[in-house]
Order: sequence, then structure tokens, then C-alpha cells
Amino acid sequence: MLSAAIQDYLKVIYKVHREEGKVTTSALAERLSVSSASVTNMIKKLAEMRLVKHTPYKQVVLTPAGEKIALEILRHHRLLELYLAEVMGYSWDQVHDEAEKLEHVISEEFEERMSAALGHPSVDPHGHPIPSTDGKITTTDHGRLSDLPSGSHAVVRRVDDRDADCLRYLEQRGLVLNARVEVIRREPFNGPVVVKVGSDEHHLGLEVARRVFVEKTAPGAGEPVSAS
Amino acid sequence: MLSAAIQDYLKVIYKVHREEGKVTTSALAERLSVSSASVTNMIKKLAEMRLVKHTPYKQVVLTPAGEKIALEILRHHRLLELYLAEVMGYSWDQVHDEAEKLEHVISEEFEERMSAALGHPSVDPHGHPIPSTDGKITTTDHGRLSDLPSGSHAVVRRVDDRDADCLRYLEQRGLVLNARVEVIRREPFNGPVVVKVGSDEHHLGLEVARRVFVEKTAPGAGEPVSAS
DNA sequence: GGGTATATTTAGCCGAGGCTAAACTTAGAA
DNA sequence: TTCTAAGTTTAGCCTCGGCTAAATATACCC
Repeated sequence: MLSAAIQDYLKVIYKVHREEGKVTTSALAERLSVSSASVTNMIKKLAEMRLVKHTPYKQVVLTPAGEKIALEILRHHRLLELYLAEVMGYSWDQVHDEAEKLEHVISEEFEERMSAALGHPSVDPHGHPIPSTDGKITTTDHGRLSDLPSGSHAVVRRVDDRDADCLRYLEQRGLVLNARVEVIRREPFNGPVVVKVGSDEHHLGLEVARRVFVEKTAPGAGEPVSAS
Repeated sequence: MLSAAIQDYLKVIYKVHREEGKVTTSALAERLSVSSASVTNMIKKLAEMRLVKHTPYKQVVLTPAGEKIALEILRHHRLLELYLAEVMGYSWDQVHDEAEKLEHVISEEFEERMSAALGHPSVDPHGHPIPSTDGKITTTDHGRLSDLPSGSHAVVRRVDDRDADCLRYLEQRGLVLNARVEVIRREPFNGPVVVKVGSDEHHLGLEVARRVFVEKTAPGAGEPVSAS
């Protein structure tokens, strides 16, 4: 059984690769809240275990074996988030931290029972796809709300789940999964994005708007298709 | 936050104290599957932290602070066992191992939500009492089925939960919580105890009978009062 | 009461996974 | 092209929680 630390490294390598294309020591250090030197050490160890390929001073890439484990952990995490929200009544913003701890500890049995209880879902409460047991994952790349030109209509398809405060902020403004939004205008000099959600207008700072991923729709389209 | 290792030590110290009266280094070593030297080390550390009192070469006793933590972990463990069995559909024999890992990781939130979902129960699936949030526990000391004289009538009130195989064995023979049993006879030379459960007779080795704790009842008594 | 078996503790070690400080690469600016 | 800043790796250290072997304390038997 791999340690929780190793599982975390593999998971974060996978996510950084998805989100930023290239995986560097310092990116991992920041995401793991650990020094760069510690990352280098662990990467060396993971390379010996054939879970990653490391080109010193350049980058690190998961091997198929490493990716398999990363996806297992991701599956645990996302099933847990959904289970905590749907079955146990957790709120949107609470599920991430709890899942972060449980993901390293649950058995296959637990994973399977959660999945069954949830009807074998494919998306977690923040819109991330849930990998299947055999390591398949279907990713849809959505644009950021912060990048949408004014006048755009879109549907919220995914939200960054790492900051509970931000999630609460978004939820209060109706920016939940599958909500429809319209970009009214964008203030200049990297100012806020003004969006309409339902009948309310909100001024979202770029920091926040960057964490909301959307799918563009035609202007007066009807009820958006659910992503789940 | 205390490490999982420390939590385990405190929990086991509590349990050994309950079950054997006196807590020795070697008893802890055996229960924790660890060398005696390791136990001595950890005990020294726990003593510095004021979680136990240690009389070298004699025994170790939990301080009130140590007991509080032990009971928290025990509460986690027992709520988890019940939750896994009742809500997630785990079988009797599977819950212990899973709870053993989860107990160190769940939040107060998780604990509270489990407790609420279960209707704030007072007994786990093996008959152990569940400590309350404020560290209160009501223990009932039951005798062992192995100690009952022939002719006795009794109700199963608690079962040792550590050996999954044994639990399966007992379940197959109807020796579940609150089952009524009658001791037909005891074979000599530490031979098996012959018991009647429902209309079936079973020959239980002492090893097994020792793990079943019972409450004596009057011979033809009606339906036993549930322990929950 | 002395001798021996058993239990406990001490001493010294190890691996995992962190850290800082210093050395080394790389890339970008002059 | 060279110099420098930023990023990365190396060297050496730390804590945690294990381990074995050796020393020491206790208890029991005669």
C-alpha cells in the first residue's frame, strides 16, 4: 500500500498536468504546501518506483502506472465529495477538506458502496468528472468565466473546489453547478466581470471569475442540459 | 492534532484497562502488533504529554486528558461501525477493519452527522457502548458464554469484534446481538460448550465462547429486552 | 535469601518525509 | 555573448515511530 504522501503527490501531479500542461517542481511545492527541496526528493523516489519520469531541471510526467494510481485517488476524492454532499448532507464548501483526508483511507469496498448508493455518478458536486474503476476519465475542457467577452451567455459547468470561502461566496450568488449566467460587461483595467444570474447582477473580481468554468450557450436558450 | 499512532495507543490503553484491569507494556505491544521497546518509547512520550501516568516496570494509567481522547476515538470507531453496517450495508464482520482506519481521520462534523443519521445510538453492532460527545460511557460488564454453567439461559449482549472470521462463524450459528442461548452442557477437559440457539445445537470451542458476552436470564423468559 | 526466568527499559539504529542553506542549471536581459 | 535572477537539486539535518540487542528490574521457585 502506498503512503498518503505518495498518493497526494501523484494526484497533484495529475491535476497540475491537466491544469497547466507542464509539471514543475515549484508548482508541486506550492500545491502541496511543501518546500521545493522536499518535492525533488519525493520525485526522485517516485521515479525509482517507476511512477513518474523525471527530466531534471525540466519536468515530471506520470507513467501509466502512476496515472492509474492518481486516477484511483481522484475517484475516491470525487465520490467522497458527492457522497458527503448527497447522502450526509454536507454543504458545497465543506466536502473538499473532509474528502482530502478520507480519500487515502477508504477501501475498495467503501468506494464501491458509495458509488452504488449514488447510482454510479459521473460528476462530483463541483463539476469534476469521476474516473471509472478501470481508470477511464472523460474530461471536458471548459473556458473560464473570467475570459468570456461581454454579452456572452453560458452555463456553469465546473468550479474550483479548493477554497471553501470562495465556494460559499459563489453559492450565495447563485453561481452553482448548471446555473445560467450572462456577462453584462467587463470593467476595464482587470476590473470585475458583471454577470447576471437569474434576475440579479453581481460584480465578480477576476480572482473569483477565474475559478468558474463555463460552457457557452446561445443567448435565449432554454433550460441547459444537465452535465450529470 | 494528535497522530494516528498516539490515538491508537490511548484507545488500546483504555480497552486493555477495561478488559484486563492492569495495563502492561507487553499487553499493549501485543494488541498493537509492535515491539515492547516501541511501547516503552511511546509511553514515555505520552507521559511527557500528560496523557498517561507511567510507573516504570509496573503499569500505565490514563490521565483524565488521555481518557478523554481515548473515548473520542472509541466514539468514532463505534459510530463508524454502526454507520457502515446500518447505512452502507456492510456485514457484521467487515465493519471493524474499515472503522479502524477511518476513526483517525473523520471530523467532528462527520461524527455528528453519523450520529444524527443513526438516531444518536448508544450501542455499536457488536454490543459495545458508544461514548457520548462529552466523554461519558455507560459500561455493563457481562460474563462470558464460556463461563456459564450448563443449564443457564442467557442473551448475547456483546461480541469481541476483532476477528472477522470468528464473527462470520458466530453469525452463521445465530449467535448475533440479542440472541437467546441455552447452555445444554459443557464437555470436560476444557472441551466445547454445547449451546442451543433457536432450535439448533452448536458445539462451540472455548476460544470462541470466550468472545461472546452474555446476560443471564430466567429459564423460560419471553423475548429479551433489546440492549439498544 | 539466592538464583533464574520473564518483563521492561535503554541504547543505538533505520526509513519516511519533512526542513534550510548552499550549489548548480537554465533562461532572459544587457 | 555574458551576466544575473529564478528555479532546481544536493547536502545535511530533524522528528516520528518503528526495530534489535543488551542491560536492568521484578517475581517466583527452591
